[in-house]
Amino acid sequence: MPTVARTMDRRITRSSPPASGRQAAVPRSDNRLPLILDAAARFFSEKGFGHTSMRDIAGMAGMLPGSLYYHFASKEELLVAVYAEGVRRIKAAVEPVLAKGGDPWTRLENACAAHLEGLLEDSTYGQVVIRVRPDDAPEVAARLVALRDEYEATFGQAIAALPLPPRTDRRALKLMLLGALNWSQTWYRSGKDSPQVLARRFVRLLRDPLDA
Amino acid sequence: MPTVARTMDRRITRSSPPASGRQAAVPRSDNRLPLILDAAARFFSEKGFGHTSMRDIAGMAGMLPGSLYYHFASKEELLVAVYAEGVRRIKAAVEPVLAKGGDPWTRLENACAAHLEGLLEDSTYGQVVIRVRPDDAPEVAARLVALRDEYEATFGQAIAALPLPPRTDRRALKLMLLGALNWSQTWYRSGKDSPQVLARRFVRLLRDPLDA
DNA sequence: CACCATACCGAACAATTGTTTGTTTTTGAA
DNA sequence: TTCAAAAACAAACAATTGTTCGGTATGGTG
Repeated sequence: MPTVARTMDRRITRSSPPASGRQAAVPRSDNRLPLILDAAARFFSEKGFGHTSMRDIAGMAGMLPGSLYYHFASKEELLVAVYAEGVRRIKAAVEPVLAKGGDPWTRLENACAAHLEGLLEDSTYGQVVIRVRPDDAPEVAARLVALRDEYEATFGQAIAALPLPPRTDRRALKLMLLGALNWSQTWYRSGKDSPQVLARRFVRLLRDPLDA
Repeated sequence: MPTVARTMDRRITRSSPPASGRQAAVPRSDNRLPLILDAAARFFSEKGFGHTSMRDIAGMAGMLPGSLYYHFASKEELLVAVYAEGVRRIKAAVEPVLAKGGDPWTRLENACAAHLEGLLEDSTYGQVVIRVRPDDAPEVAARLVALRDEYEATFGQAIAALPLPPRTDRRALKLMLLGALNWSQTWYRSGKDSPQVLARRFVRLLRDPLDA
């Protein structure tokens, strides 16, 4: 955190361009903001937040480091934008599954598969949500946590719909399953078991009795 | 990674002092190496590897930044040392549980509890093993992974001993359970449910059938 | 007591970092 | 065609980073 003086009234949040005056603030068609987000997502997901520099991102987007600050007030704000998009995409993959009818257990399994695809294969955005810990960006940590919670609530619906024995701890079940899924980013190797297969295995382990 | 020139023959690994000559290389009683490790473990576990500086560590150990390089050839080598100690401690907590006789399910539950205590409450060393991803230190990533695997093998014994229905995927079971446990570092808040309670809940969810 | 390796100090270096600021180019609407 | 807003450039700044290196005190061994 260089340049010591942060003027008090400084606009710390700027998820969209200034819009300082009263004008319409209409964006231009050659806006490279999507490029920036894509580049940031790619780097954050592969090298993590700390080991990614603004120069890395700018380079991949074909522009200069300082130019990023037209779109984002800080590196951490850029992370928030990527994070939000990541959550949006995972939700977009899981929600249609929940909307469908059918067996609740099957719905849960499909939701897990969609979740896994988001973290493992499909989207670099989704990988960022799991890879980057909120603590890595202290200034915006609270907002990152809020974004995660927002999704976890969605996932919780799949569990709330299950027909479970009375006195089952659904909260523990949610934490356990989500933890197992998210941690898979650590050991998953592309090309071996697919997300669908893994989801099936995990759900089966919960569903079937393991006692002999 | 400053100072561009890394001489070819440079000793990249030095987990213990030089021992350059032929002498006994006997350590001195005022050796502050344990202080360094403690400080490093504390910072790595709280701020992560990337956001911890050698000055942070040296400061807490009451010495100057450069002095750390008498004990470790690099920041990454320091991490390896902390990591190794973390694995050692978790293993030391889990192994006696496995050695005891009794019901395999109870042993698993106790192993999980010991594991959780290592990641959540007891030891900053143990927290580092889970918090810091091998990728964060590319130069030594392979060794960190090896250390993790070494422990996971230990944990696997608890699962191998379970009397399970035939055709049960023990590997998936291990990955699922370990993932759920490790991810708890994300949501765990001290003072609420204890590691023992959490371990009991998780194992119960696996053991009992959830189907109605 | 003499001696040597151990352990640390003190001070710097070179690189990289996130960020700022003034200026220039480009777009789209009037 | 004019012109203000949008978007990016160009160049730097200040701070922090991991690391190096010659010197120095100190503890243990003979």
